[in-house]
Amino acid sequence: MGARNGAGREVRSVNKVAGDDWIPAALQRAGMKRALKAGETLFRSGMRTAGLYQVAHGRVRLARVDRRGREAVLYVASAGDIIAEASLFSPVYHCDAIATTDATVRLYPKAAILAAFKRDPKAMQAFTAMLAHQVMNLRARLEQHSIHSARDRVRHYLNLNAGADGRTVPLTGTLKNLASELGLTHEALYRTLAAMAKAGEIARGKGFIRLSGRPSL
Amino acid sequence: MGARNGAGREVRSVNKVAGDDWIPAALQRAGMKRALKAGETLFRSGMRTAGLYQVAHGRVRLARVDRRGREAVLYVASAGDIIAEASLFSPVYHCDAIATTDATVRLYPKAAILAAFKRDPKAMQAFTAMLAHQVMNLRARLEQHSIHSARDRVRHYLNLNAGADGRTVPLTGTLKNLASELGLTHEALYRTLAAMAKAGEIARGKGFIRLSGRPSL
DNA sequence: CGGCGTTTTGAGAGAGCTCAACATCGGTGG
DNA sequence: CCACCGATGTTGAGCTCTCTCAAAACGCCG
Repeated sequence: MGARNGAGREVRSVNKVAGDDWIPAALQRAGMKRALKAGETLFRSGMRTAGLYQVAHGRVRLARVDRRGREAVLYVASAGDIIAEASLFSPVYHCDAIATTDATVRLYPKAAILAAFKRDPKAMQAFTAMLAHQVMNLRARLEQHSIHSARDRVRHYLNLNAGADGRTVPLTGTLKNLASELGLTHEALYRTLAAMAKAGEIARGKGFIRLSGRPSL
Repeated sequence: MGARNGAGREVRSVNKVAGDDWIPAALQRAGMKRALKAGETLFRSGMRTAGLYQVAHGRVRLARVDRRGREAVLYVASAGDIIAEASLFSPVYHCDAIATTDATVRLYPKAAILAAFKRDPKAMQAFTAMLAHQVMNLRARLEQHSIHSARDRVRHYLNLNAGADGRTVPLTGTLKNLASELGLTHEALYRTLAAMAKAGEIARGKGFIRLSGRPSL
């Protein structure tokens, strides 16, 4: 989990959908950076919504705390992730956001965003489209997690993420990263990949995996 | 997986976010029903997008087919679910939609929706807000699936879905349904609930579960 | 009452998790 | 240049936990 990367370099989650394309240029400049120490609170449930955040580096977890004081994690956001999208349409936050590691986030103020959307409907459309893609992507990942066999789960991932040639899958992060995205331990993933490679089902390369089944059969 | 429902009666997924509130009244009327036989195709990857669909009853699966002809399921939609939201912003579909059971869907034509959004920005905002909530909800479920212990996963679910009193969790569907949403077999869920009840952690009632831990501790 | 699906309990086996040790790679500093 | 260090990558062995298969009780509806 707490996977800081080797040299502090941050790698985007493998399946990240949110490009920054949806952010109107005017907003880019309105984004205000804020640094968080590990354990520091970004916002709490019930606080007035300031806007939505984008994690620049580090990890921020969204959680809800029940009355027994136990914390239920809703989501762990890492570099590139947008959190509190729904805050645009709500007066208060509905969960807590706490930095899990030292982190920096960029705040896009609600008022600025909504104003930009009003000025430029295209911007809102881009935002909506981005959300729609995220929904798709998240659904796919959820479906993935319902597959119990590690091998089938990896197959599912590879098939969905094959590049244009239908055979080559780029690996954008570390395998450990991929493992946690797939909901597997890294050991299980290593073993599965090794087995698939030995069986000739895949070929592994630096930064990619190639499906070796005949593509047109 | 293929959890068909008992008597053909359809139960909405427990965690369904999509109310119909986002649908402008004018659109409600524009919705065109279509009946599908089990196995029938609603749309295929590459087809021009007609609009988005809402499943009225039955099940429709979204899948992508790789070049080896194998199908990778992206999502299984059931009553109430909206599919192909992203089609609003794309000229062609990017996956196949096939009825898994006999089903009926309602088509909301793209042009009508976009027109409604242009006429009434509030409508688009409602749609966007709905998507944002779905993203939140899906992320939470994804997090849930990353918990390996059945008991902890159930706890997570109960904590997140506790009602206003923080203790009572309504059960909207069957337990079997809940099991598949949690990514557990129904047997595992039954056993886990039984164990938790025996341990005094929860009390079970008809249509609800009550967390029996002292709420303020 | 009889059929059907859900709910429940049992027993067994397999798969992934856990713990552990080691290899590898890239960056750092003496 | 090489030793060191931290993190990733890899492999091994045992164990727990869930899944699978099976069977039975319960509840609902015609």
